[in-house]
Amino acid sequence: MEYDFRSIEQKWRNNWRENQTYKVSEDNSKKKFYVLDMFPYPSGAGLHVGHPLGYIASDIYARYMRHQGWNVLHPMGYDSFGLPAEQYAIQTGQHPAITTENNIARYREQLDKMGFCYDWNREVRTSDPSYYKWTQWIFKQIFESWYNKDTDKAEPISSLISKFEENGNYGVNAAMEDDWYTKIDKSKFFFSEKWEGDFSDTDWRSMSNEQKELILMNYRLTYLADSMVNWCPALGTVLANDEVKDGRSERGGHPVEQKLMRQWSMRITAYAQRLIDDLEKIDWSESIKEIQRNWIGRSEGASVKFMVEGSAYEIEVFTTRPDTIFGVSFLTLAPEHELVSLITTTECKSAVEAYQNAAKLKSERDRQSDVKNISGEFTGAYVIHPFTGDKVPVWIGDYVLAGYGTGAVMAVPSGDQRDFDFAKKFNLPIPNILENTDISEKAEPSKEIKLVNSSFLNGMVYKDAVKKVIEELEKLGCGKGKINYRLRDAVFSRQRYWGEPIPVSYEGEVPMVAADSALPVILPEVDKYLPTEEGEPPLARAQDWKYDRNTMPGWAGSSWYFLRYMDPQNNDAFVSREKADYWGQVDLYMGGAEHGTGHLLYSRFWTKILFDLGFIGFNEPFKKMINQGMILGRSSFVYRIQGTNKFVSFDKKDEFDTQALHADISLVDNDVLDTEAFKNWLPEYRDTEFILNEEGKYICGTEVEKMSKSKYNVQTPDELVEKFGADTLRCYEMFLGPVEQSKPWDTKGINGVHNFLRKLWRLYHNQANECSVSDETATKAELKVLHKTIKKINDDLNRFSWNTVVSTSMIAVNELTDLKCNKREILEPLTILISPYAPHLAEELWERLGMKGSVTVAAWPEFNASYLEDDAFDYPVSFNGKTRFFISLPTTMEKDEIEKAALSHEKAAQYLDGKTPKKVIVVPKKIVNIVA
RNA sequence: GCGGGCGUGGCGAAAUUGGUAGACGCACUAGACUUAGGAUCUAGCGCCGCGAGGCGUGGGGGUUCGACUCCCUCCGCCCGCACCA
Repeated sequence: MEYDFRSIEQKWRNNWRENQTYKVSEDNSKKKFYVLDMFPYPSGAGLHVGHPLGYIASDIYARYMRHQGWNVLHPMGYDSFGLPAEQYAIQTGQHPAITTENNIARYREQLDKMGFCYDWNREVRTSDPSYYKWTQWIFKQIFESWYNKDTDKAEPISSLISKFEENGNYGVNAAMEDDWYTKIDKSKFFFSEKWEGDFSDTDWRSMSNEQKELILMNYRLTYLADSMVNWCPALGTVLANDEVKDGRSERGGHPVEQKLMRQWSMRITAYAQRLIDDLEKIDWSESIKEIQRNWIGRSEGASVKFMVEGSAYEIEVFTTRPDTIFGVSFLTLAPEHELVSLITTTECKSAVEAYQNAAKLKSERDRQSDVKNISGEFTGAYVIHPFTGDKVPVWIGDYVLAGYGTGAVMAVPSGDQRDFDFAKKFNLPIPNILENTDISEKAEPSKEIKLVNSSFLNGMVYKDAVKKVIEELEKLGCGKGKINYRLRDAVFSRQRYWGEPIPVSYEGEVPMVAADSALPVILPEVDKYLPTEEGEPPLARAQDWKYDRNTMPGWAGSSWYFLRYMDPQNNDAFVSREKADYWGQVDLYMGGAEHGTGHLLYSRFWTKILFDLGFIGFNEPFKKMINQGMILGRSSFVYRIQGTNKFVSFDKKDEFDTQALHADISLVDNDVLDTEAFKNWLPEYRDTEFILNEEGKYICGTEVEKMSKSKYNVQTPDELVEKFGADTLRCYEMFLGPVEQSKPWDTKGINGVHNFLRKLWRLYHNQANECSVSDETATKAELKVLHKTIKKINDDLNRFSWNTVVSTSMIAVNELTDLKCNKREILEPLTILISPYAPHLAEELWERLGMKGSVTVAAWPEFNASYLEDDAFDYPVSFNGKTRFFISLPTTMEKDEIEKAALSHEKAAQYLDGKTPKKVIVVPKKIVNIVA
């Protein structure tokens, strides 16, 4: 009888469930630690071996911290609203709630098999009404807030209304929609008795309710507005910027087009600066911080207004190089820019409209791939240069993006390559404003060159010129310093069924948010999950539906779920302030880096709002994050000889003209194909013939690819758990390499890890499989193994290096086997040390040793350095009485051996003084330190 | 183009503060054992060389007594962003 993982794991799973071993509660006498995994979307395919990688690592860490005496919150749940369940519903008519329920059951089964120590009492599901009630409630709070730029935080809308009642909006410094499509310059729109300018409107108090609401809509942190959105016709919904990759939808890869639609948006732009600044406060990888910084895209510069000649219109541009303003030779507007139709002269009208239409027809993707093709059209209009008074022609061109800055640029061909190319193509002037610089071939963007032909900026370089020119622009009132962000407000409406209803009804144009008592607004039943014939979203099919017909995006529920785990059953609040204060930030967040611009940004955003409004006491959700790498599949290939049903082994395939086809990896063992199983796999292969190699085997070719059903390379954890046990799988996944790294899945090494666990088992059991632990006192050598292991495992876990933790355990077990050590004194602590990777096994052994109580509350063994005292690894080597270098040697070496080793460094020492040292003195480091 | 990361045996990798490079595991080789197991045990396993010895962490250079580690440069790979004004 050997290590019987099946019965051990079964037994402990039941034990944990019956005893609620992993249930946690708030306990003020203990320090808290919050370990969280990104919760999964329960897809129909179930878990593959890539999913658990991060779960295993965080589970190990959670156990470790629990052993160390921390009160550890380690929950799991499901991000259960989403597209696949809805698409499945459209195809089959099955309600997405049922699909989701089934998938969750499957996930749960798989997760349980792997022995995770989650507190399932705290499970959350975003699609559960008791959960999305609070998603809707948070939406309400955001709706009832505005962003005060003076206090630099969100405040309840009531504080804004008091300001309005007092002074109107004069002097109100709020974050507002910065969207040129609407073309309302809100900085000039005032309703106040104190305002004496031209645009004064009526007094706040005398306005109708509807008027008030429409004004407030411009201030709310979530607002309804006509915005240019990514419309995906194939999916029938709008998408947020982060859901679009290369002009196609991230899910499904369907084309996406730009469309003006009335939509809910979240004013994330108000938080742009804080989202950048607070990255400094969190322990995330540099790469993911950088992804967020790029996405927010802060750039410093100036906005400059150009008056259109002979009209009252003015064109505002954003530039990062206001210092080059004397090099402007034309302006370019995005073809969609609203002013285009208003300023274009009659002679140019038809050409400009043709260009606009052509641009409209181009998809975002075509436009991007057409980058090298310079195109544009003259509008016939001119603007006046604010300093020189020169006439500057206004062009349109699709190299100017509608969605960035103001959708208009001042073109400086001498300094910007795109402007240069445009000028060359259309024969526009290229004035040189750079001292001693040849710009006949290309633009020169350097900031170090002195300016010439630039009036009051002559002789200055960028750094000084920018300050000066902004000063002058402000004096003239036609420009100012400005920080521009690439980040856009986040579109919040989705024309879909399987999501949270937006708890808003309408009275005319005015949105009325539902009362708290009306929450949750339950997702209604519909006859079909498709849009109506009129193109209305699926919710329009619901009977007597009086709310908004859109639903919330997938990221709504996932932006705050980590808070709900703290207080999952609370019916009076999304989380009580007390519990939120106790558990606080997530101390360790484990998940994929692919959410860099989505979930991770939106959760930070919502956390900051909830912090500003005083619901929670921290403004960053995830203190430390580790991004596990993707586990790639290792596909197997068979080689069919063209036009036949003969398949040739990989090592002989070059003798034939072959076609590579995927073979299911379950038919392949160590790259050898089970030919009989292959014949029975798919009907088309029934009559296959094989050309085998010399050894009579059919060898498959391999390739590393993303795991996918169509490539037949998906490895489910279930099969491996069945074959080797959960502990082996867990250890093996950790042993594959650094958790952050992407790596191909390869089961070749799994035996080694399995054997390690068997070896551990044998330390406790004799050949008859009887527990055979002795109470003899451990020897010094044995204690040394133990304490070296404790130290190393502590160190490795504290630097989140799970793979070396497993290695260290293997070394320890090897050494104890060599010492034939089965002393209780050693094995008990060793068991706890190894338990993070082999929980079931450790606990089984623990019980067989007759220990009382639960392992999860047992203390992690203390490291005792005294056992390593004479095991000083670093010996300084002295020549001529001077310490020259250190060598690391094991203490088991005799003194003359050490000297011999040191002497081998003589050559190195020769470089020091040019001569061979006479004497080598070797002393332990510690003594040297004391002398010094 | 910009930004981030990486490059070590046949393979996955380790080396934590600049100090014995390749721990641990896989694969492989030879042997032992056996109630034949996906078992265990012993020995070997970076490259060249019979050997002494020499070489070796992508290439080249530098700092240092000493470099996988720090600096410069080139090459290669991965990831993110990209007509962002």
